[in-house]
Amino acid sequence: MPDPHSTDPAFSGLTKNQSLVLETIAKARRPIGAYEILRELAPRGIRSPVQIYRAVNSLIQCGIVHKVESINAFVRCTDAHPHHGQTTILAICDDCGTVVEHHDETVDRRLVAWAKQEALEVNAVTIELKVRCANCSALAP
Amino acid sequence: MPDPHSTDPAFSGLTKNQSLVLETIAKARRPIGAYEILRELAPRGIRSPVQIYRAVNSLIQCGIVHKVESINAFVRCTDAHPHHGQTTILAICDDCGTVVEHHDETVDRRLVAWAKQEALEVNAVTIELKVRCANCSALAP
DNA sequence: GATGAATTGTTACGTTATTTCCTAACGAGA
DNA sequence: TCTCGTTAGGAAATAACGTAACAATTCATC
Ligand SMILES: [Zn+2]
Ligand SMILES: [Zn+2]
Ligand SMILES: [Zn+2]
Ligand SMILES: [Zn+2]
Repeated sequence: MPDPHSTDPAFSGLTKNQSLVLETIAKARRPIGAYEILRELAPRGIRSPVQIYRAVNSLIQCGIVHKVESINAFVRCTDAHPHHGQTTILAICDDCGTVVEHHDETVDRRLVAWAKQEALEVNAVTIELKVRCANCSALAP
Repeated sequence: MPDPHSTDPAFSGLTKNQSLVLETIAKARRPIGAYEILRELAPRGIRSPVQIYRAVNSLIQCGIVHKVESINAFVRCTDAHPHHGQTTILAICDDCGTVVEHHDETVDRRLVAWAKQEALEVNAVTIELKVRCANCSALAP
């Protein structure tokens, strides 16, 4: 597994399919679904969903890509530096799809504290905001 | 649209399909998928996915039901009282599916504050924890 | 070259969600 | 009464999401 934040933007450790998928996700500049990635990469020889999901899951594990659960799509991580176990907060514009990434230690602490109090062992945390971005608000008020 | 917390547990304002779907979700006592609801209700005359999704969406709007985005399933709201614009925090056990519901004003405030700072108009907030519940941890340590 | 691990490819399937088009029922108001 | 808008419901098709199972390939290493 390659280090996502080592050799930006090459990620030379990635396999062929992982590179193709990452490239497609990055180029989209908004969340993109698995089958849209598939369509995009069909001309380059990718034929089946499994290939997409395998690559995407690797990229997510690396932290290079995030899954947007509320819309079942994937987005390139826009963070300059790696997340050290912090929860990624994603705000997705309902209108244009723009994603803004954020972290908040206080939020993390409070969620972890509550989980501990309830004796819950946390495996993953998802925080997502469906929003209208400033741009879209300005365009159509 | 009926008031979800008025006449527990009848929700007499619900339509027939909404009642059927709510009943099925409630009976499941863990998140249940749309098609499982459909299978459950087929004998009672429900034939198509749309009918489930329409009902479920109404119930979500009422606040009677929550969608668990991270597993694409629906769960009965277990809160005694209505949420007043508070974000529902859901913890879902990966092993047994048990859901615990929670609210945290501090978390809400911080998210809203950040959104405001970024000029984002918030439409919805999703906070979900994938966990191992105390029960499951005890059973298989 | 032989061995084994990782990656890739293919088929097939199951699940989740939306779209489209249509009908029925009901109340408001001309 | 007769349109008109609104809401709910129904059916069919299709798109989109996701995984299981197994075969083929590549590649490092012995
Ligand atoms: Zn990130
Ligand atoms: Zn926008
Ligand atoms: Zn609730
Ligand atoms: Zn459990």
